[in-house]
Amino acid sequence: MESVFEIIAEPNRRAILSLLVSSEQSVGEIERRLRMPQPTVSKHLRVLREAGFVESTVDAQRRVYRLKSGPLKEIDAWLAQFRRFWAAHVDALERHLDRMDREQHGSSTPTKINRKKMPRPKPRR
Amino acid sequence: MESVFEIIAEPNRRAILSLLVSSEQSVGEIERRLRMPQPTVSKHLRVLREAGFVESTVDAQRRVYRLKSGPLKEIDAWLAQFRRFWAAHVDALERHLDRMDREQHGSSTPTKINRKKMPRPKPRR
DNA sequence: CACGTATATGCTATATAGGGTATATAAAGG
DNA sequence: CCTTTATATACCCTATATAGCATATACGTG
Repeated sequence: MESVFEIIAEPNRRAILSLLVSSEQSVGEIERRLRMPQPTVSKHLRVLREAGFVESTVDAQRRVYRLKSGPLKEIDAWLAQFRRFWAAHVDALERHLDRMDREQHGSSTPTKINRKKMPRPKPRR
Repeated sequence: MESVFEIIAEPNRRAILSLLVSSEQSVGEIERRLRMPQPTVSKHLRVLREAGFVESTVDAQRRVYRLKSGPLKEIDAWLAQFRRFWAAHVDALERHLDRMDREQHGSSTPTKINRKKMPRPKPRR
């Protein structure tokens, strides 16, 4: 469970992150707002903390958690390569290819394409 | 395994996506470039296809896979809320709080903070 | 110091994703 | 047709993340 992507794969954790984006919250507040059992909250917070998504400060018996930007920026950085992609393909080509037979068989079913005879698959070394 | 986040949690799948960002590839090409067993490639491609990350067209015996932007944009959209966050906190406050005792105990260990006596925890409802 | 509140942690059970291997399907070509 | 190439799938196995519950720890207060 090392990568940032595995961390945010969990719905409850994403919920916690989204909650913290507005302002810092104590465990109890998270517990009540998200209606999840306290041990669950604590465990997910632990994962988030160790991954650097959040940090906490102690205030009497309460632990107040707040967001940290590092790991989220990391995800953002990974996405960058794809932004370049969908910027290029301003969807012009995509639409062209899909449109003609969308719903016909969708894209979960491989799309049969008509092609000029292939140059016979070369034996691979 | 419904959410887009769970899909990209898998390292091999992220590798495939990153490979496809340059150009479309057949299963065999992916197999060789990423050095992973063919059934593994096919299985991950299936997951990616059903989640809408990629689409495929048939070309003789080959299946050519290419990237689709939808789900990636969805992730990007989720990240938006946090971009607003880390834009606000231009890290000014953050650095201030961390700096003083970074490495001291890191942020995986809750940071003890000095506080003026709290107004006594109100009984909850 | 006994008690209530707040949070963390230990333990067990369970589901499920992913790897490996073998095999099915399908298309081309001789 | 029989073989080769290309990809998909079925099956089994294992590892591990998460939920649920109980309990420990810690702090503050009367």
